[in-house]
Amino acid sequence: MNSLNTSADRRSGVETRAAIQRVALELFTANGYELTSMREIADVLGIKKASLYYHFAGKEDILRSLFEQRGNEAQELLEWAARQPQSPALVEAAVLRWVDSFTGDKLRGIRFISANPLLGRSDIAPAGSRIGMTLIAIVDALAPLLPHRTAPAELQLRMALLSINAAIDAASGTDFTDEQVIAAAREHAATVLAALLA
Amino acid sequence: MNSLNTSADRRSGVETRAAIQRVALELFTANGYELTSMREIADVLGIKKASLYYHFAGKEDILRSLFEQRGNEAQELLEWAARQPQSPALVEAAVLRWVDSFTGDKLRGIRFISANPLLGRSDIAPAGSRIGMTLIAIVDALAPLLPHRTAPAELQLRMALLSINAAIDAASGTDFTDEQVIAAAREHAATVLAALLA
DNA sequence: GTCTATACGGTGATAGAC
DNA sequence: GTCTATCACCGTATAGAC
Repeated sequence: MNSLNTSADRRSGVETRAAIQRVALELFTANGYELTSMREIADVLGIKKASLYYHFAGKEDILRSLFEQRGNEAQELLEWAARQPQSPALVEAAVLRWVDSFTGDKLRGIRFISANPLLGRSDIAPAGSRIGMTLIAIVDALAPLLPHRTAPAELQLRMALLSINAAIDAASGTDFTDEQVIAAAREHAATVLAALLA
Repeated sequence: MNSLNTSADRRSGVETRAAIQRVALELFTANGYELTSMREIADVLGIKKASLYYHFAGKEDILRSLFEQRGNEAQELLEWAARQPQSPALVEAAVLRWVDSFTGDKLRGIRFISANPLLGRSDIAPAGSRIGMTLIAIVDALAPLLPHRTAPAELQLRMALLSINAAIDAASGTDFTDEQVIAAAREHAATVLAALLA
């Protein structure tokens, strides 16, 4: 694909580990975790696959490291929300804060999850970063603040929280820039929430 | 999982083929296409994996048959839209029609695609059912009718069209019923479009 | 139509030289 | 740290009896 590897790049210890993670994330996102072989990752890096096992215990270990390296934005959001006055307006603020927390380079993480949705439910992912679990915790915290707490409303709240994911899915295969995707996600979340809080 | 297989079910020729498709769709959706082996499919059906090759040329052939068996709702929508008066109101009508076209048992297809997003882009899928392609065609037909045809608006239109997909993703891992998911998708699409057409 | 038996390839992973 | 060589395993797929 693009320049994951520069011409003659000798890497030092920790750099190699990071390089492996970069390449793996890229390939896992483009072709899927299962279809990406250790050999492919090594090839892109210009090394032999056995060398990967010096840096990681195995393929699953690389995957795990990718999950662990992404900050736990869910926990941060929950702690922040707990400190705010508990009003319906907090719902909108929290959701927008959540959307914004996946801005910029964090987008790569969402793209990865979007391409490998079943991995999020697997037991490989650390408890904290299981998609389902984090969403449930956030919804549990915010749903009580909704004017009418109904099942449909709760589902819509979940959809609002997943605005970035939805925007990325909608933009997949197109030429939209990251900035446009983020802008669309923000606006999308805002309109959905406006209707929800009305 | 649930009763894909009934106690002593002797199946006749064509029924077996359909049964294989049913089981494959179920397993592909639950565990992913790559992780589902021919042996698993056979096991659920209570037959040996070699027998599968009497009905299908191979695993990819099963997959292809699943893509082919879903009707081409995109083509139908495009033809319908072409016959309607070309006004901004058509955008909303078309999107809602699109969402409704995946109601009921068609939901299984969306769940399958949601669980295996990369398959939609693969060259295994028939040209007609490649997610990206069909969405592009529909957006191309509807975007000119938008009051302000901007890049963000086009992205939001794509998101509105993907309301069912988003609703399913949002409901994954929860106890929401199909009816609730569909209702949420409908309402979601309506609010997004209202904002878009304002 | 379904079975048993088997071929064949690619995968993740390890051992050990350098 | 990276290499070569090798392993066991499991996947898809085929051959041929019944």
